[in-house]
Amino acid sequence: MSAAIVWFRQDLRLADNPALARALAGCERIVPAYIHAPEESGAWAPGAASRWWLHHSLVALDGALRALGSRLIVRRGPSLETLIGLARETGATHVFWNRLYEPAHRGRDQRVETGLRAAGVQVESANASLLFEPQSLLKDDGNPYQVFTPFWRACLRRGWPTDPIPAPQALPPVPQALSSLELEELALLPKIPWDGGLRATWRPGEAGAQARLETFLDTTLARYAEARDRPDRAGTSRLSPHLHFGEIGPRQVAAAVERRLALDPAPGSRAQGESFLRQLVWREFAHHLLVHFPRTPEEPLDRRFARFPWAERYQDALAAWRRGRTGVPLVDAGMRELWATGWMHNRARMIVASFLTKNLLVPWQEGARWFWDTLVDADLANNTLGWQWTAGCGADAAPYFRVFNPVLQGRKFDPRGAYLRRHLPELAGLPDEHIHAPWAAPPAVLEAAGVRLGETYPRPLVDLKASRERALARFQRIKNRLTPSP
DNA sequence: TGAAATGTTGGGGCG
DNA sequence: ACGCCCCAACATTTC
Repeated sequence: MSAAIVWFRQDLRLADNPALARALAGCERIVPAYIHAPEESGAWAPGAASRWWLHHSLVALDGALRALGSRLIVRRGPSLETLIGLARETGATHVFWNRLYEPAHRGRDQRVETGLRAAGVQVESANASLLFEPQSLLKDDGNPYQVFTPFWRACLRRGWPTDPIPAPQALPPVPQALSSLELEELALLPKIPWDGGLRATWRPGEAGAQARLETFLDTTLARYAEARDRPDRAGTSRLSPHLHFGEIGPRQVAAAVERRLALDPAPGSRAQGESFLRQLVWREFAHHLLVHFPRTPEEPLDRRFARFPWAERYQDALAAWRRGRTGVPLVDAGMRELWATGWMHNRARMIVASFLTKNLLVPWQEGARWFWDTLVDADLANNTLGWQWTAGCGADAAPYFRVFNPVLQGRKFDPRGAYLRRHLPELAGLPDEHIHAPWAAPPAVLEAAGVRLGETYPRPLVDLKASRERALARFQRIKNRLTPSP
């Protein structure tokens, strides 16, 4: 009677979980395990918001396992030694897992695989978190795609993987005697209770992910293409943290969208669905790029940017940005949404990132690190792609001269200022036409709204026009430096 | 998945 | 009626 360990990591679900399915198909006894070893993630161990999510997601996974007659065994320590120990305790002959794509995890998993084999344990890994394996989706010349549109077309040509694996109906029990830590012992939850906003916003776990997907399909998909750019509306899927922790997989999401489109013959619904699937493929693109360019979390893909003249002293500006005190309302609203909920609308992410790297000239790595600590959906591939894209140094990046103007972006995508008022109560009394640029409002308007610049709300840290021109001039320097003179 | 500067066009006011 | 100018609206170019 054979036993298998299913090693859960960022695949915290029972449905469409190929490692679990393979274990069930081949072995009679199953030991679901989670091993806490943050030091094995190197510099990119989960941040505080991610740890909050992880705790609740593991609680949910344990509950789902118990409902099927099993439970989650939680251990702490080096993964290899812990797995070998667990195999000895349980008589497991196999370990199954779903692959990870972060550089530190790939190296670690390789060493674990070698070590387990040497210890006489069989290993099998599977793909749960991507639509396509990175090595299987390359250009005709064998090199990775670095431009999104051809990558997207290649995905369309290949077609979405079909038929996600159903969740098991029952699981074999885990021996009573097998010891497990309490999840609280991992100390993932914050010591001071700053997580009220997260709690009010999110429902971590597989059931929460499925509920979110259903809500999205029912209420949001039909107008996704237009509404997704509006931070004042609930126009996005909000699936990102669920996808990051693998509470739902991209195959399930794509299949559910396709099913919904097949049921909805309304003209234009295909375009709406495609607009959303494009975003899912951006996630895919980011993961493939991280596999092919594993140093990009730290270093610009475009080597010219290694010598970019960032600001020499930027600690004060960075601190103001982090706390949502830059004096530019759309930037501050985004940063405060992040702090309060662990999430930020994607358009706001682009705008705050553009402001940090271009208007304030702070290195993109500083912004990436803050996002890493504060986002519940912090994902090394997506975070790296997003920051390098905005800074202009990544794959298929925004051209360096593309500087977002937070005032114009606000008037376009938050015309009534609803997003600003939600996150900046001190500006809520300003009329729509002045709320995006309070520094330009007539004194009487400020007075009437109870806004005193420099007291109740900061004056802007930089002048938008002047700082934009300064950024363009600096980008010109690195551009010139590498362009051979005529 | 920009913004600003510059160029072009065409309607209307006016002599 | 006609040419001229102004300038908003739109298009193109440049950063």
